[in-house]
Amino acid sequence: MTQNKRTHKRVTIADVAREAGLSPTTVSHSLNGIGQVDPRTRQHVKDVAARLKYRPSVRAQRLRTGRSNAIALLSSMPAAVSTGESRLGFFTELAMGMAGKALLSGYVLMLAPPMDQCNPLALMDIDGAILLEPAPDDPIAQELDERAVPYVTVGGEPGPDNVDLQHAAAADLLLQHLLQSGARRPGLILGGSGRASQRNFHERYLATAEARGFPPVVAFAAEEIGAEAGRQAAARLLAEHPELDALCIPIDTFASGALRAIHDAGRRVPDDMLLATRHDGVRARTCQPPLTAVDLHLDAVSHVAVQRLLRMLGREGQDAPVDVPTPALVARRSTGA
Amino acid sequence: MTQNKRTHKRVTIADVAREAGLSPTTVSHSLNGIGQVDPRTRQHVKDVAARLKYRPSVRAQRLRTGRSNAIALLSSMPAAVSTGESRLGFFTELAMGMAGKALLSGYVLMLAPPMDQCNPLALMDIDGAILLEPAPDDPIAQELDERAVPYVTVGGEPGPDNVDLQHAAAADLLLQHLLQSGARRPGLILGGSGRASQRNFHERYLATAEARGFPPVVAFAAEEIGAEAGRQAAARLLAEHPELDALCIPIDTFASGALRAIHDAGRRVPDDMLLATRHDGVRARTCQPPLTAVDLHLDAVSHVAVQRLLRMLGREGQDAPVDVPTPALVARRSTGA
DNA sequence: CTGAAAGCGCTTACAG
DNA sequence: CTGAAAGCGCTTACAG
Repeated sequence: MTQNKRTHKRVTIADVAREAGLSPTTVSHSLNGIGQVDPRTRQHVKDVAARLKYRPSVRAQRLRTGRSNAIALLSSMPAAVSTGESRLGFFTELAMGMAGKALLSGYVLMLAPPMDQCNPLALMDIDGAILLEPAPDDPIAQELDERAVPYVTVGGEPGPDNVDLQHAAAADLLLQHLLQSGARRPGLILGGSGRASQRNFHERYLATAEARGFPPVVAFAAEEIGAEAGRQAAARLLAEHPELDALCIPIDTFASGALRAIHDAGRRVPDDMLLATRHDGVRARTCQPPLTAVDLHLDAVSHVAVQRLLRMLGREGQDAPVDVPTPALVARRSTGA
Repeated sequence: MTQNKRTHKRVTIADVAREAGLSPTTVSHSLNGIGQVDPRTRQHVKDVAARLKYRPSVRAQRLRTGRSNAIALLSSMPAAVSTGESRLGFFTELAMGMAGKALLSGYVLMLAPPMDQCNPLALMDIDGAILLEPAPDDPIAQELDERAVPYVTVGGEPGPDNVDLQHAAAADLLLQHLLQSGARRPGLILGGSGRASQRNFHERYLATAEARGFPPVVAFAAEEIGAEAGRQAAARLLAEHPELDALCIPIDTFASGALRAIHDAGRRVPDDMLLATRHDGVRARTCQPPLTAVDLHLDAVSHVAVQRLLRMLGREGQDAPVDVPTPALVARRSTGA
């Protein structure tokens, strides 16, 4: 009776119906716990289905119901930047968090690493999407609109369908902390991608410089290169501006490279130079000395993003709406803590 | 003429056929570049489809063709271990690599973070799967078998459908390197999950101890806890075995914790104690001093895993089969490099 | 409480 | 070169 795998024909709802002496309708109702079915009939159907090892076809369910119970995580960053060392931790931490949250609501997560060549959207059967740090006039956002795929953004332009990453608040937190820790001439090193995060840090930095009366010193580094780009940018800054006594470097990979440049220049953290980064991830914790950073509550961010998207899809969450807490400073040795 | 989004009815192949004055068959053939269609007809169909913004329904295609062009990355680790700090980098590095490779062949990747509660397989419409480090008699492997889902394993039991992670070779590489770097009494700290990786390191360590005539000293730490577990295990080992002059710690998170324990014990790396870990990831590179590690060629591993799975699915790769290179030692300051 | 029938939107033999 | 029809495997009004 054992079917050869090559000959293996799928067990369908019709097979179960035939075997149970009932109609597909009743089988469907029984298995899905809907409609009015005699309890004994229902149990009988379940027994037969189990005996035949019946597994409903997700494909057919999706076509018929019009829902796929799948969502995608998309990023519009150029592939080199997004999968580059400097952002991998950020992206994947959100991805894992979202995959977990989604699953708890019966949704699976598709991963669409940014590929410059092919278009993942044409291959994906999804009900909605989460778009990470979209640019203004983002091409992926446009295509989602064209396809009428509902989506929320994370770290995008403010709005009801955006989950704020609170970059400005994080920037203020770090800059104030540096100044309170004794910095008089803090410098800034940014990535070149021009996303909201970088823009916000830039703005807040300039505003703080003006308010506190120190001359702004800003350098840019290429995000796709990683630590070495950060090292070079920091080396340049140290050479040209020996008066700097602190560096705010939102991208942790750059901060780790800068640490080396500072060391190479014969200066020490935190004695001669304070250093702070944004994302409190593996890097910030592992660096020597460990880096002062900001807890952005990425787990809460993924939770909120998924929850808001599901709400948009009509899956009114029975669970209470979650809020993303205000970013919290994590003071470490790199700023004298 | 603009459709309200709430009223928005999907444009189907029938709509295109009607508008073009042709049959669905011809539209399908034209758009998919198959069959015998008059070139002008074909172009006309394409024009009409573009004008109507027709997007084929992936759902319907999947049901009809029996293929979903989707694969899943599964892990059977308990959730706490697999998403725990100590393995996150490993899992996500493979995931991103696979997602990219798959996309190049027209496949999308579903992420199934290990959830103890729900069963992602029932929700996923996939043609095949990649199972990460399965245990013997792995429940997920069993369910894949039951559902007749083709799959390859990564770092599982040796066999044609397994992509070897070459743990034994990596272990030998590290142990030989430690001994050559002057270690006389190397100790070992392992995770408690009992996976092939840990078993292999244990075996090779014991064999090396016997061959070289040093007494084996092994400690275990809980993988779901992370760096702190590594620190405690190392602290214990240092206290009980002050004669140890090197530590081999395959899990990088533990190694980073051990670094702190060594420091707290008033000893220095590499002067008083050599230290080496396995995965050459962010941690190994960021630690101070940077850790000697092994390049496992995870990018090649993901490539091979995807390629082998697609071959299994009958997608004979036109691209040449890739091989996973032998693990390569990356000597760093933690062993005196 | 149960069932016959339609239909989700495609692709694929098959006929012309 | 083109088209009518079947069918992938479900769910859902609707009728009884």
